[in-house]
Amino acid sequence: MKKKYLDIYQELVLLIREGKLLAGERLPSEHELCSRYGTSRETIRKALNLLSQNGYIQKVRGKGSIVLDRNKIEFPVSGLTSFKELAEESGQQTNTRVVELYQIEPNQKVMELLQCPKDSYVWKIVRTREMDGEKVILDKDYIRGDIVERLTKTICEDSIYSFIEDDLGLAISFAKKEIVVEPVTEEDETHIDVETHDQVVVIRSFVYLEDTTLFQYTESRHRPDKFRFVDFARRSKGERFL
Amino acid sequence: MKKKYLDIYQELVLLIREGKLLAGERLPSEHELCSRYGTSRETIRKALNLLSQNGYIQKVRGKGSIVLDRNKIEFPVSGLTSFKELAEESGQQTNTRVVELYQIEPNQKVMELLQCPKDSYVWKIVRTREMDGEKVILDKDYIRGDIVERLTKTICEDSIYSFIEDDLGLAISFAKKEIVVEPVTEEDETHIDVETHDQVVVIRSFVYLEDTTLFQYTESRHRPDKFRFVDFARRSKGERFL
DNA sequence: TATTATAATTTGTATATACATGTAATGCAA
DNA sequence: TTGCATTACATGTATATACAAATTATAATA
Repeated sequence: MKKKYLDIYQELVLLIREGKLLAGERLPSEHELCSRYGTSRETIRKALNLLSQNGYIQKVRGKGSIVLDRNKIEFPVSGLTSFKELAEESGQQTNTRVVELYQIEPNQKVMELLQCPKDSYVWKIVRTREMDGEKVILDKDYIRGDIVERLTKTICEDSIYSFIEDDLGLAISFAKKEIVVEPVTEEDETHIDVETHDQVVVIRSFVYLEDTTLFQYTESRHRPDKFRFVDFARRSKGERFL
Repeated sequence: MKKKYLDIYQELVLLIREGKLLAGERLPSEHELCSRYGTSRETIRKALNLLSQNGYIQKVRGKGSIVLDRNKIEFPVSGLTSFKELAEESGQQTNTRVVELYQIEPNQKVMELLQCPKDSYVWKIVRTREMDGEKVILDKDYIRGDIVERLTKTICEDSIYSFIEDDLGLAISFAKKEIVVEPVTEEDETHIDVETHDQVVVIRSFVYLEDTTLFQYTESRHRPDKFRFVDFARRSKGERFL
């Protein structure tokens, strides 16, 4: 199917990112966009709502849609962007090294966490991430083997996400994340250049597919001085009354 | 105006939070909900999309809407929830102490940051947050004086947000946040029970009103062992192709 | 001129309809 | 019973219309 509203959204995103629509300016009115794209107003509104949710514009009733300044404070890393996608965006020199890659036995703590069938297995992947020659991130991934059957070192060095989505055709849908600070472990010291730091920032993620099956648990351990989390958040409509 | 979809959304949220709709179960179909609430399908879909965005349900094409398990991993703090709202939700014993509250001179670094008119002033509020008898958070707020003219110690001890929204009638719309880890400053040591910690988690927030004016800058400094950030994130539709 | 009232513009909400597409149930045939 | 095609049902997309509500522009009035 076409999905006009997605096309329009992406076209407008490009206009903003390329600076052809500047921050503070007003987008053409919905009516104007209708005739320009030859679509109905609801379709335009779907595109504009996406822009709004992702922090590109602010809609103001009676006035119009105002382009926001995305560059002032760098940008969202939120969502489910992977390390690789993120690195590419920021243009940093990065490197991924696969430390471990094997299937772990059933009946372990992680198996329960991932709600696996009893006879299946789980992939354990341990990777270090280098930025500017320093090992600053330790990623420990646990992926359900009954969902992802084949997994190679090369795939892990590239991007697991793009393999899962593009090659396997699985749709990653949402994740629950937790960010905390914890003392460094022996494992951290072995794989990360912790220097004098005695704590690391830990991001624990539970990643779900479209059919709500949990298929991955990830622990991403960052050296604190290299950690940065940027987020764009809207005050949600209904929640504030509860 | 009525805003039926908001009513329906909040009613369904209650059903889920009270356990009358259990995780894994399916919501009634959109068609069913239409006749039950006596509305059109688009209105139902607006309510369901809100549920989806806030992590209550997962919509699966051809099947229906599945209730997600919000309790397994505690819950979002994301968005713009304030310290007070958050504390009340988690049921923790908390206390807010106002350390400083005054108007700062123009032509300071913060004035530029807040893009103030030259002749106006800015409120500076410094507060400590106690949890279970320990001072673990230091909040430094800077608020534009030309937008919020009156501000008292009592208001700051309560909730600035509810004062701004409920009393002043201003609509807080969105925020850009950054989370980093930084060394403890003298100011931190003075106001926080840092104990042996030599670093703090810093959340810098830029808060905007509906008309896109930046009106507040906040630096929230947390003792690392008491810091926790929980987030629910959907893989956004358009972004992954860029 | 300055103020006020009115009209035009713009976004928000609600409804109705049509068709596409994915999933589940049904029934028929081998 | 099994396998396959059909049908029914569910959500996704697109269109059209109507009215509400906020803002801005215009016109009328003092």
